[in-house]
Amino acid sequence: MSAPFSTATGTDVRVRFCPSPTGTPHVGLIRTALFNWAYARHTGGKLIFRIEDTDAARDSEESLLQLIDAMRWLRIDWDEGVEVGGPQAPYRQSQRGSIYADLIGKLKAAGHLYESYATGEEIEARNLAAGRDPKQGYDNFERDLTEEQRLAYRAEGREPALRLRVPDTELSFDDLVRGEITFPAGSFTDFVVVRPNGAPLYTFVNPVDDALMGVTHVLRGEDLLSSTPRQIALYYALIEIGVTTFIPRFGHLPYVMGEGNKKLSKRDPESNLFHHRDRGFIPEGLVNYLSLLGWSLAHDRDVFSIEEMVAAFDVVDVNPNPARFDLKKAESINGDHIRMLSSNELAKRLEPYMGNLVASEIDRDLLERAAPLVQERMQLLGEAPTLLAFLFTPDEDIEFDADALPGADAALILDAASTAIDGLESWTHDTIEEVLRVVLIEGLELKPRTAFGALRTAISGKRISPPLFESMELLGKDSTLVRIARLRSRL
RNA sequence: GGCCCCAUCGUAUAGCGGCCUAGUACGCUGCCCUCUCACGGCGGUAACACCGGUUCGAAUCCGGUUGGGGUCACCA
Repeated sequence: MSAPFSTATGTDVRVRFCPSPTGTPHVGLIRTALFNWAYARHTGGKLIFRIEDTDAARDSEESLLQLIDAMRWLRIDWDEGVEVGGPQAPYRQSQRGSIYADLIGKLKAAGHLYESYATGEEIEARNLAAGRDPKQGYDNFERDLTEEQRLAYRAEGREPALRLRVPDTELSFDDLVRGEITFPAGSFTDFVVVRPNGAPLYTFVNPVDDALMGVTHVLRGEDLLSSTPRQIALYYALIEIGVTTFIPRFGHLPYVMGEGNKKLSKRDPESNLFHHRDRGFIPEGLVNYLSLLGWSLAHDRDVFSIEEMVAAFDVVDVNPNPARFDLKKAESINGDHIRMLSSNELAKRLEPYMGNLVASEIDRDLLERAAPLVQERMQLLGEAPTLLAFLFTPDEDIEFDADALPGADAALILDAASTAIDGLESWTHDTIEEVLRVVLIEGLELKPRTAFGALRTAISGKRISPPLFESMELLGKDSTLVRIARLRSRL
């Protein structure tokens, strides 16, 4: 059977992202959104954002909001769909009932759909009785039920589900990422598309909406690969009743794996997109990393902008094998992107992560001046509070970490430094460094590491801190002296 | 079990018959820079699952084996 697959290219491309709002956004799901978006933007086509909320028991409004939040955060925009509308509105399947009812009627009248009364147990029993594997599934035995048989079932109080009559031939399609795939005749059977209560299932509404919305390229997770022949079968039926004229091209994206050899599970915190945002991933970094899961820009570059990705992206370049989510690499790339931010921009992004450390206009100003000090010391914005807290803490509240406490000989260092600093006219990191080097390194012949280590503890309370002299400059002379005196009194 | 997909350093990938004694990045690691930590620079570590075949020549093409994954729902 030859299939009229879409030949759309360039601005005729129409892709879609159609999640079910169940639970918090998963990185694999978002990677799918990203690839669809990148393909649309690369080709100049359109991205449709549709919500598949046909499972009232599992769907939630909160999840929908989170999905939208995730898209906006990552700057994945869409041309038609929820919130923005479009010619095929509404874009939530829970609001498209009458559209489906109409099509169900037409498909049934044309003989593509038929009534099925069998329960799961009965189907399994049939397989067993016929000596087949009980897991083999439905064997299409109700295709030609007589009127009497139907009446008999109804007399038992049973209501029928509706199944699609699939072709008895093999079905092939040319997958955009995997190439030619053929399913032999008999490897897919008539499947339920409408529940006995009349509610259509995903297996029905997904291809139907794709057809109605003119989707030309279906880029989705590998888990849907096996259901593709059934969807193509539905397309044949839709084409025959005049709903559409073509079948979309399919591209099945590889899984995003977690540790070991299993899919990144929803239970795993690393699967949660917002977990990464909370820890301080920036959109540029996360998008960059996510795009590397199954795709690459060039053989020698893996840090790039979203614009560069869009310019280069094509689904046919996507790698078919599963990719492991490597947090270390993700963080490294995020760090690179943090370094590419302007310091003002960094300060702005840092603020939400500073908690109540930054509360006033003065604090904000200080944060802006401190941002360059930590820019190359972070992979995640969430690391900032630990690094910078001492700048926003009153002198008397600085606590000295045990592992940062200098030896008793530090008294000499602190006293000398205090005197030297006290006499300083000009307060910049250069003048501070100059005088301290003269007094401590040349004068007392101390090792820089020793001399400055004690001062580091005095002003930050820690063994590790942003650059010392810059920190002192930000703190101011008074505060610096107070902190040195405080540590001195502890020795 | 039937059907389908997948197979290059620990990880992500480059490679689409000769440029491969297999490149890059993360990780790990040595050195340098250095007031700590970073950043940066220079090195090191480590892979074509296996067996056949095609070919003058295979990581690349074909077949098989093995291993992994998915799917066979009135979930999506």
